[in-house]
Amino acid sequence: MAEELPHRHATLDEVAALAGVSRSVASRVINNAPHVSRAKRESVEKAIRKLGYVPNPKARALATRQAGAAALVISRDDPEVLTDPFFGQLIAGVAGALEEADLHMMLCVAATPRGRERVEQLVRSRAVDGVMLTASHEDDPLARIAKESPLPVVFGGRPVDFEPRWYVDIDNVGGARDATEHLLARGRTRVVTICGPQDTEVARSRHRGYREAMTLAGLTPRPPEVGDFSEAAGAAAMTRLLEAHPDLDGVFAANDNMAAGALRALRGAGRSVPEDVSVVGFDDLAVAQLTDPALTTIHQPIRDLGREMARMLVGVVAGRTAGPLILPTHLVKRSST
Amino acid sequence: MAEELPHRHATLDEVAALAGVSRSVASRVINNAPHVSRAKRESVEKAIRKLGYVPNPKARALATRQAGAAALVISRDDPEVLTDPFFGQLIAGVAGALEEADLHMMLCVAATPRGRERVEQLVRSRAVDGVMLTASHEDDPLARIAKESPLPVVFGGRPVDFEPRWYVDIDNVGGARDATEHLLARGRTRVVTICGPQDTEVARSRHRGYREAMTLAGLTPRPPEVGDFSEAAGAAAMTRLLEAHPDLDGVFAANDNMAAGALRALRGAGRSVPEDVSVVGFDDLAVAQLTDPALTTIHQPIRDLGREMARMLVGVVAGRTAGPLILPTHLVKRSST
DNA sequence: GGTCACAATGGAAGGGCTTCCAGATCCGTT
DNA sequence: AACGGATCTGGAAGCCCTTCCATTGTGACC
Repeated sequence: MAEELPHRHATLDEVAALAGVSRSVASRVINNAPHVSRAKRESVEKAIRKLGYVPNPKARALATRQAGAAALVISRDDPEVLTDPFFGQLIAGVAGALEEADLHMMLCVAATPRGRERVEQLVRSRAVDGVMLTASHEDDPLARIAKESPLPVVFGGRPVDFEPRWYVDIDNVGGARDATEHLLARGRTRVVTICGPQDTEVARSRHRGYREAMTLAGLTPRPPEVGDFSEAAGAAAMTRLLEAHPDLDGVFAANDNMAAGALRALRGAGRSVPEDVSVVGFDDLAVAQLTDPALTTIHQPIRDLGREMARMLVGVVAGRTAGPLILPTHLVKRSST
Repeated sequence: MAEELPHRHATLDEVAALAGVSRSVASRVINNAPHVSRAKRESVEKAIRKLGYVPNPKARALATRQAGAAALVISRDDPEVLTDPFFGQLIAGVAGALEEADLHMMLCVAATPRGRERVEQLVRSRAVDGVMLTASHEDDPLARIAKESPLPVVFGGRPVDFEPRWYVDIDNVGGARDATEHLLARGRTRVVTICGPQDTEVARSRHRGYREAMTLAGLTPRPPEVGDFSEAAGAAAMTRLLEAHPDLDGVFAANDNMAAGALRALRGAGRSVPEDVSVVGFDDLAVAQLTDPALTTIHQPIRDLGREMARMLVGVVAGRTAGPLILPTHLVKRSST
């Protein structure tokens, strides 16, 4: 019974006709709905096979008002973001969870004005059942649209300027606290930090974690130096810190790139790591394994982040309630501490 | 005239009613079609604004038989593939080109049987206007389905077992030839190669490029050693090559990972690079800049690959004809030659 | 044997849009 | 003033499915 793929699609009507039933019955068979006798069910199934019938998802979407798809929106001006392996892992997580729910994934890169407009259109036209919004920055117009839309929107990472109804985030505060406490546990007491840009929630949270750990240990947090998350900025910040605190013996950098820069600057200043100074990063990017010495850092479960975002969205779409979800991080001990 | 986003969507009928025209006219205005008087056009536009009307893409798709979307299918058993920065760049290229054509991107990861089934469903149900198929391996069932489908399918990379109607590929032969000729140009004459698995077109082509360059220079290509594209395999292959050809002075490895392994094996054998032996890789992955010495390699324009795949698909969907496209590579000179 | 509850069935009404087509309008020509 | 032609216009027929509802059929139970 090897069927050709017919160029013209069979319709449900044709299936029903061939099976000698009404379209309603055929539809019920397709959707595995009750109220179909065993005999008719089989006869419809046979007709489906014979005609190579595949339901038309557009017609179905129109009738059910469900798109059968969710959008993953990457909202960032820089089209290069995707090069970051972060997104590969995030996408992998999202893909897996959407597959479980049998939803398709629409991937939207909102890097240009045109791209952002398209996303807005997508949301307003309800071409998808829900949206996962990530990499959103402060004053992101998409965040506003998403916030106002009746469509379920799950945020990846808590936005800096409001608390969305649904979001999944990494435990930045806890991770930073762990990192700092790790430094303290190794006997470091003059611990400083290199922060990220203060208009990002990530940077703020990680800074908060540092302060909490210091205060908890009865130490006074030292004023941070700020960088833009780049290696160069990390090196520059480290240099400034060495001037301000020549006695420092521990550094918590808000991400691995800056930590790598800090290592470079420390070496340049003649301090040896981890003998004189211990350094901890955050993110556990590939670079963390390639620095010399290899970087102790906070690993974040990016793939889980994607998975949980998708699961949360699926839940909300299905009418289940859900609250924010914060995923735990863990420290990866390498040679820089 | 700040409109609320109404929870219930306005329909074209309502727009038409408000504007005092028929639905046909309203539709023509939406689609920028001719045969609408200036007055009615404006009145419809006003109604659209007033109602905050956004066309329902599902209804439109049903009526036009166009999905307004293309699928990028990543067909690989390993769900980890996405972690490879390769895909980030590919996706970025595809996203940009689809945006130009105002098509949405459906991203399908066909890593599990379930995933593959979903892709098949997608293709057969014509839920998208076309497909870009990448990372497809030999005997990939999806490749077969794609081949038989009436839907336009653009392959990323030429499959090993047949020549698809539409595909975009990197010039693997030319790149490998350039790599080998670069070695020869630097005075190396006893040049060997480390191949990839011979069931991939990439590996075959790169091996062919090596042989062509050797033959063209009047030299006899030496029998290759084969690895699975991993660093460890590269090191092992290099060790075997050193035994078989103790006099070798140049190595072309079919990818950077294996080249990195080769460098390690060479150092282990006491040969210095590039003094005793020159090494060239292929891919220009991040690792190429991190090896010691930094690796001379063939850069491939992955983002362009994505862009051109999408453009080709858009063209085919629009009814334009197109043939295969081979993108040029270029050699990046570093310290290993 | 008569009721009742419930399963099975098919007709019909949508869901919201595009597009064909026939008829109405308008213009410039002769 | 009549006419050919192009330009508008709206009615209606799709596109293909889901789902409500009224109708019919079935078995259980008293």
